[in-house]
Amino acid sequence: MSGAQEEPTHPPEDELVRNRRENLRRIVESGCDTHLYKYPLSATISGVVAEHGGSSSEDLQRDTPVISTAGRVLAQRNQGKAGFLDLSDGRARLQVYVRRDVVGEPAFELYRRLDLGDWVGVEGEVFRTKTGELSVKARTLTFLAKCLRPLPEKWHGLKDVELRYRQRYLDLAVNPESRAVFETRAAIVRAIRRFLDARGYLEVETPMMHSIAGGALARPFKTHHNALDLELYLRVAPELYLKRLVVGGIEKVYEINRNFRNEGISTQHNPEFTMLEFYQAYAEGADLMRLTEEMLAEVVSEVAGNLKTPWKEGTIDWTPPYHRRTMRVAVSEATRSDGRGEVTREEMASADGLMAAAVRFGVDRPERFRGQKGKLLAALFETVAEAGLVQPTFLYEFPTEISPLSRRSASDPEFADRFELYIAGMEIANGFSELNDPEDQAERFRTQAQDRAQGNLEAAEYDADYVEALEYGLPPTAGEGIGIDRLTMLLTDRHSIRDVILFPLLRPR
RNA sequence: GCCGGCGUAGCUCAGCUUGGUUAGAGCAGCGGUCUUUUAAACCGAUGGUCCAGGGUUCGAAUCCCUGCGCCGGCACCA
Repeated sequence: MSGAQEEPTHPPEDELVRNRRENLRRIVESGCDTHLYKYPLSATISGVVAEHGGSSSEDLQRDTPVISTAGRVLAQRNQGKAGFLDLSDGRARLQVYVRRDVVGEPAFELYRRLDLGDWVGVEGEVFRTKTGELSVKARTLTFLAKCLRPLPEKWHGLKDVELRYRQRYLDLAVNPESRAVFETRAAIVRAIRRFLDARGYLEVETPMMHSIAGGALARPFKTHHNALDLELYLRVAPELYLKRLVVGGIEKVYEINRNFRNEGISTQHNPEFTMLEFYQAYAEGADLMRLTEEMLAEVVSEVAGNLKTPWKEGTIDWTPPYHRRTMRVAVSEATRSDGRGEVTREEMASADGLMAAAVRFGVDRPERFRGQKGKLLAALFETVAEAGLVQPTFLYEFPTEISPLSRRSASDPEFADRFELYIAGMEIANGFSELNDPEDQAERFRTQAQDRAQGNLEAAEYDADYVEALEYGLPPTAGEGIGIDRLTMLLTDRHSIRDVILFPLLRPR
């Protein structure tokens, strides 16, 4: 052990690393250039597999393709004066057949000194071995980079979830299904952009650093700007800036970007997460429900090739139209055949009735919400109905009390023209007709400010600058946010948000 | 934040219930045989801070306590 010279945070060199350094030394000694700047590829490994994967041995003999490609060595099977490498580009694997009498002694010495994880380039003929494996018969083998540390095991891969998150590069190197998750994630974002761009939405970027953290009820992260000596917050939502842009006349606008919320971490929550938010002038909530169905159907069929996708033991059917339930109907339905007795519409009409129902169905600490009908109803919904909404379901008629930025419903001001989309028991989207009355908005901010003064750190601060923007006139507008991480979870059948975020937040080691 | 589970070789895992030689296996690595193998095969020799610290005991990977990390659930939230 080399001990004292090592940086304390760096794992010490053990015998396995020494062996690999020795192999590198021998490669250098054999005259191999270990500092190449580039390597010319005629195709990637997955490209070669895609192009020739369907070709028979006879096809390849008749018209022998010669290719050059490169990747990471993931397996080596020696046969004395010949041998096989499995090369990976993270998406596909390709076998390389190396014969000493073909590549010559110097290159074969390189072959002998390769370790799993090394990067090499290969140039040669595509053929099939007698067991039918698509392979490249190396004419030349080129060293590209050394892997000085041992890679996780070839057969079981890397399973330790902590290592998969902390050292995602290892996960990606050996677990192709992990790479596929992030390919899918990118395809989802691409499909959403294409959908919105085609309909005339303008993609924008608004500030991540806010002097007032608004647009959602959440605790923000604090930071500080030195030159301006300014306390700033990482944004919890882009909402108020996007609506300022609608005031400015951008009738259709969207942003796909990160939000930051200083709250708990769970399988569905990461402190930074990605949201699509979009706004459309002259539209109401119901228009966005229809648009959302259309968008998700298009995104899903593009990404999955099918409108039915697997989720846990079952299937999610993304075929529109989606179910639609008011929050109160969802609560009634969920409690209808429950021995504790259905929560009726009459019960939900009064704070006392809601409190009784909350107690009856075991809402956690219901006294927190005493006298607050909206919060009681929402808590009741979350307790009895949320987890049961597996197939895509729009929930609508939200209490105005918990919707400080939404417009009141025309028929009943106690409720807002707001909806949320639930899939697999998770909230995927949240949309509403935007409050565009500056007086009402000012009043809602005042209510939130009171709430905040009473210690609710999630309540909003009064945003005078935003109220001023509304005074210049926000046309009737509907807006919506869709959680990209959760959508990715659904389409990859991953049950933790950390599996769809490349580097989820963990405590530093 | 609370409750529960887990932490053994580079990786994947046994062993812990019921304390008892020097802690095991597979893969990887090392030395050898092998020119169409594919979890290649075969022969040989290796590799350990049993998460950390403390306690109980003649004796602790194993039992107890504390701490750290991760996972799951709850709370908060999207």
